[in-house]
Amino acid sequence: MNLKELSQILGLSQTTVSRALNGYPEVGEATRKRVQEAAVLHHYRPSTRAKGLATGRAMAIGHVIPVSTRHEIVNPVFADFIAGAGETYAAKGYDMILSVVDDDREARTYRDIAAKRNVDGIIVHGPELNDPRVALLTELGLPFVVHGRASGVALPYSWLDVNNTRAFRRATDFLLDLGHRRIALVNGLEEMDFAARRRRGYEAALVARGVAPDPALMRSSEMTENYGHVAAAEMLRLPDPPTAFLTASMISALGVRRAIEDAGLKMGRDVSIVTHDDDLGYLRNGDGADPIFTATRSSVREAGRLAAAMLLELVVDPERTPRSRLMEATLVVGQSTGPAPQQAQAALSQRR
Amino acid sequence: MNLKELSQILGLSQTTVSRALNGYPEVGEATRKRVQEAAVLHHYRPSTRAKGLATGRAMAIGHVIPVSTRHEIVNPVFADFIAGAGETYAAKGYDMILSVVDDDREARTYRDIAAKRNVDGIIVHGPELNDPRVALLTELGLPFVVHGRASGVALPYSWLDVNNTRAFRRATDFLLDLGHRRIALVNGLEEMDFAARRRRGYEAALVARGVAPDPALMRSSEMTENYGHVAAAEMLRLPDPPTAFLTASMISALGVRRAIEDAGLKMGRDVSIVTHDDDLGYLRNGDGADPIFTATRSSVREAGRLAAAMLLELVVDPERTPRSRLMEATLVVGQSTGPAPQQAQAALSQRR
DNA sequence: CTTCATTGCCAAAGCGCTTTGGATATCCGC
DNA sequence: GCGGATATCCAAAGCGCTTTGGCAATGAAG
Repeated sequence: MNLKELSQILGLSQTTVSRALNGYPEVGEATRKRVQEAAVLHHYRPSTRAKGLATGRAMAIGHVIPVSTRHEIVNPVFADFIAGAGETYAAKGYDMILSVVDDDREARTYRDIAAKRNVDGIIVHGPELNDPRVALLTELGLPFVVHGRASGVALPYSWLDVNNTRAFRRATDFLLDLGHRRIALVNGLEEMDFAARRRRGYEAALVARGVAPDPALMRSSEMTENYGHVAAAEMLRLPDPPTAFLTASMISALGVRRAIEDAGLKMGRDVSIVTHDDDLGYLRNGDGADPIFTATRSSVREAGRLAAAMLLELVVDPERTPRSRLMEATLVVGQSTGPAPQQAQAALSQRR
Repeated sequence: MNLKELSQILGLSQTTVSRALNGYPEVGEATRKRVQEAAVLHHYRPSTRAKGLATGRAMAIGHVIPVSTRHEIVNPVFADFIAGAGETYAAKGYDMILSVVDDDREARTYRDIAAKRNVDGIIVHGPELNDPRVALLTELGLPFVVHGRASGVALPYSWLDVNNTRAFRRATDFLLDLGHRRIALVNGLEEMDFAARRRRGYEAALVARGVAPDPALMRSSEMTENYGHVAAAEMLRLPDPPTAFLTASMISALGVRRAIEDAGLKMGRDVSIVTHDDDLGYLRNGDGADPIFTATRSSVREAGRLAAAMLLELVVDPERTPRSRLMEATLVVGQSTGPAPQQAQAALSQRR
């Protein structure tokens, strides 16, 4: 069923039918109603391709997911982010086009996407420090929003990010307040902008309290369960082991917890953990009041919704100046943190 | 840069340029080369929309991800499956269009997709028992491949699935061989076809050995960490607790392990776990030789690659009869299983 | 009873590509 | 030197939609 057929059935011109369906004022209300009913009856939906050709709008947004052996495995946060973005797109009638791309061919992919003109805008995932994609996309003139930021990039661009620095600074402060001084950072890959920022927040908090950051207590890698386990196990074997861990994701936190228990210690009593929690659907940090992990929490699904909405605004009005949005993470206290053991003992001995 | 401009630059007709680029024989080799070079030089890529309109092919595949409050949260396996499928699409020049859809509007969504004609085929995710989508898509005449199967559907259709029944039967047999008799099943949602099959495999193995399945040892829910924890914790408090757990995913296995340790027991010695392992990128079951969990393993990423390839064959040749592919899971032995405690004791006493 | 907006509708052009159905030029054997 | 392949290239139609520019008919105003 296409426009031509539908208009023949109705005994109207294609013009009128098209206008009736698209809400233009120059068709009579009676006719409009008749047209709309016929459209529903015959399951008429305009062809995206033809509509796109005629209007110059693709009504689709592209997401380019970098994937390589080097890093950025298929990150579980993508699933939630995309689910959030998908909600926004669905509400506004946009499609979402996903490209999983080997990241050494990423530049070419963006060029191709721009030339093929099958998306109206792009969400950039996983920005790195000095990420070249910002300049590339600006040059290509394709509207885009970065999920995260690209430190070191001078050009103005639109982004939506969590305040990672502040979140990790607060988390570190929280541990310091509990008396911890040996605080380990089990970070994500520090080429990634978000991980670099988290480290900065962590270090700033330590320095502000006069605690020297110890390179032996900092790791950076892909955020897997196994990585958390290995990293924590190694650090716990140090002569002066950490009494607290700051981890970059729930998954690596699970690994850290396992290492703590393997060492015969108890999480929350002997060793504390604060993790970042993206509030993923399938990996909830406990249900409700008493979370398993003390965490800096920020919903990545909500981030997806908002980033998509920002991008659609940009698509509708390309003259608009770049927009940005900084989401704050909330620090929720769970069962994984407690006073530093030394301090607990000191408190005990004071009472005696 | 479009065809018209490019052909003007070259002093050729659009026809010739189009044919040269698409490999038709009726253009001279010299001209073809000249055209190809100019295309590269000017970054020419044909507009997907226009090409699609002219050819009637969208060069895109749709993935409809059901998402609702009821069930099927944004499942982490989607990310890996889609990454695999994306590889195939990229290699063949197809785009991937994702629709996240509230599942009470799913039928409507499929109808819309068919009417909008912006995909050449669809991958169906998360089939349930008697899934109505098979009939709907068959009626719509849209090529599709189901990831999984839909028990109870009589129509022929194309699918790719893991042999879940066999995998869980083997896993159960393995535990029975180790002397376990109280074997719990921490299953996924049993409306889902894969979960129903797993249960059947589990029950069949028990019955074949004369062990009566005990409803108190079977749970079914969304496969989260928390669910695994709660379910296992409850069962371990039973008067006659299980000595082994069969879980449906790595994530719920992590929860089960936590419950075991919370109870002061040791995994692999006091209580065994066998889990299904989708071989997800960010949740590896140990690196290399000695996996954490004994598991039935099958790569969902590979499934994505294969399902996509099957669908593309179907798209190219719609007359082709439905194809299917059953992948076998391998049973890998890790640190999470050991002989049933009673039997271990019996063995010890025999030695004395 | 004209005149002139206004309302309601339509024919046709155009979006960027593929493809049909020639047209022209070249080359072959006889 | 001629008919007929053969090799190259082209003009124009068509894919399904939107949108420009008109055209009748209607009703209000003069």
